[in-house]
Amino acid sequence: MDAALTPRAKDYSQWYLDVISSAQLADYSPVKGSMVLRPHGYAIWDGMRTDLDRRFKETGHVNAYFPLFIPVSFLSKEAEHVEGFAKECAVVTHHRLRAAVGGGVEPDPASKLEEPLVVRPTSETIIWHMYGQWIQSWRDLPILINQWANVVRWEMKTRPFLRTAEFLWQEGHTAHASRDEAVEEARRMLGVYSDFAREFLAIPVIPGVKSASERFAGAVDTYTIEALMQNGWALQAGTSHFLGQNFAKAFDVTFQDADGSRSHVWATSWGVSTRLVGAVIMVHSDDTGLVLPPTVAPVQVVITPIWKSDAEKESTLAFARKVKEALHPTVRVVLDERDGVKPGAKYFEWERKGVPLRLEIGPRDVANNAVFAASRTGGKKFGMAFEGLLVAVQQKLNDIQTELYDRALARRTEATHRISSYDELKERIEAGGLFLVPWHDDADWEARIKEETRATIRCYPIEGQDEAVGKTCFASGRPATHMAIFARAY
RNA sequence: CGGGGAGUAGCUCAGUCUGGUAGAGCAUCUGCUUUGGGAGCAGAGGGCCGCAGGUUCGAAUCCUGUCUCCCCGACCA
Repeated sequence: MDAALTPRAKDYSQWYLDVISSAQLADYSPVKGSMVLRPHGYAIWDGMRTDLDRRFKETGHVNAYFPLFIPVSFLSKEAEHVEGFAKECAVVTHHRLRAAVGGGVEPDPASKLEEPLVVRPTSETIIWHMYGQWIQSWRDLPILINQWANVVRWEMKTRPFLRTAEFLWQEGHTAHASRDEAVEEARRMLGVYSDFAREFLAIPVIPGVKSASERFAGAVDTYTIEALMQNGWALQAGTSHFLGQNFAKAFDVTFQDADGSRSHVWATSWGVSTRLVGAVIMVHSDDTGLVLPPTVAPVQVVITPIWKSDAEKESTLAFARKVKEALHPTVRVVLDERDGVKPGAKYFEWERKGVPLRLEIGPRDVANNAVFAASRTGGKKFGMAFEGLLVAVQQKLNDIQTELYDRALARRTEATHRISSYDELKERIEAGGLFLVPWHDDADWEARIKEETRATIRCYPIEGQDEAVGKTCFASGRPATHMAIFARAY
């Protein structure tokens, strides 16, 4: 992949696809909507998973694994849930192939399943079936389980990382003795996601509550973190649901309390997916290619040696290896020793792959006992002494991390508009951005606005709801019940 | 699932209208020369023209079906 990328300003969607292919993050598979995660793309997800898993453990959760196949009858037990997922379920109907008449193979009619199996679009049903067997007493609660898994939702329109038929995610499923405890859990995990987005992904997010029409099928309340992409569209980066007693009732999961009374169990579920990789791409990258925050980057520092003669090659490589040793393993560092690839070509290649910091080492640097550095975030190249290099590199990586977050936050601040009339939304929505408005909660108005502007309520932000008091709805003119953020979204 | 565009070498595409031996550039491999921002020369390898039918003496080219990708909508994380 040598050609320059499509610039963001020319075609944002194409730019996004160009970044992915030129950084070798993912590739298309023969099956529509299915995506191959290539090593560099998978490594990014792997890093996220490691960090998230630590945060889940720190908040008292344990991992488990529930099966891929779910009896189709389970999906129908919770009415809203089946309504939400029925249209996008892959269904397994046979368990065997046979040779077909015209060659090839076909499902063997004799192997038709009594009851078809659904490939999980999410695991609430199978998990609550099992919880029903595990929970009898208040002493069995809470259950705080997370699982790392793949799920399948048969999407019509797909986009790498952002929406694919199969994707990787984690889903936490917790069971509690009281409503308050479950709500607190759902809110706590929303906080974990917010912290993770800010600290690890360098993405500022807005924690909020979904409106009824954007809520997860089967939830009482859906919490979300919303992020802003560079084209002015919003992206739901994670969700946490307070499920009330809906699944406990559907699967008849009750417990006996300390006072001898019997009641249904309270539930939450929460998840983030490989969609986060798409969020990182869209928030940080530029027209040169992928840009990764150092925390996320599988390779944080690349060393590119430069030489002319064989003698120079020897001394340069020797010093470059010494530099690598000084950084490894504290810093994830790669030394690009390839011969026959000119330094400039290496620069472009590693820039496309999003490596935050590059150290160039040529004869001059060997003589100076120093390296010449370039940050992926731009700016002039600068020298770094070999003495104290590890600390200086770590500091520089921290600076890059901060710089990326600050840039993203500045872009969001710039693109957040407080407006007070519907006309203004209609005028300005095409340019993108987040529109913060006083709002009277009303599904019909919401549908109308979506129809007319393609903007949806991303959330009712948790912070600043009191601003709505005394204001009138920007659309209907009735007394405002919420502050709402409208935006176009992926 | 509707409207539009596209599938020919690893990649970007020409060739299709008007049927007649499969092409270019880049990439790859080998060798030599190179190396502080995308190297040069010489040679070599590589394609069931997305897939399946049909028309024809003959199909990348015409017809039918189908799959996949991209864009714009409807639906969803």
